[in-house]
Amino acid sequence: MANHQSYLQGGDLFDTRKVGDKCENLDAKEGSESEVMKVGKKGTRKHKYAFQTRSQVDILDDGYRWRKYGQKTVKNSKFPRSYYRCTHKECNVKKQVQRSSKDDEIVVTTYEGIHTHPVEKFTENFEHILRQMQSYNPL
DNA sequence: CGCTTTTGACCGGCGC
DNA sequence: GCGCCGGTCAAAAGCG
Ligand SMILES: [Zn+2]
Repeated sequence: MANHQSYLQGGDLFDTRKVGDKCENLDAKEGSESEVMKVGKKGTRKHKYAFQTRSQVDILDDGYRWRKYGQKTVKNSKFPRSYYRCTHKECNVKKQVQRSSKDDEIVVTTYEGIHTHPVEKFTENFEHILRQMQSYNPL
């Protein structure tokens, strides 16, 4: 990690709101983006939860440890998208972070998958978000 | 020393 | 059949 203040302190996180199946703001895919995407293999449904956060930094510590595994530029957006993955033993949770095309102050974070382990850290602000995420889970 | 990040290249899928 | 795109992985380097 760089020396920049990559970690967000509780306080800057205010305008966090769920994006849900409405991906209008998301310039990622122009196609449908439902939380329950197509059935891949063995009927494994992809749980996807996206929310916007008003922050100056891209990396928001939500209590889990993430390892960046790729970065790709996205069309419709002058900023690249970052791909993260949970570094857990067998936690295949993925996370995408992308800045809004217009409002560079808005960061869109998309979680994909479910953690197989409890949070390692207190997530004061994220707790309520994670709670929504779990509640949103049709599991 | 361990862990993480960075860039490039690769692969598969899809479209026509 | 070919081209294109997105997505992922890999290796290396750097830092604490
Ligand atoms: Zn996890």
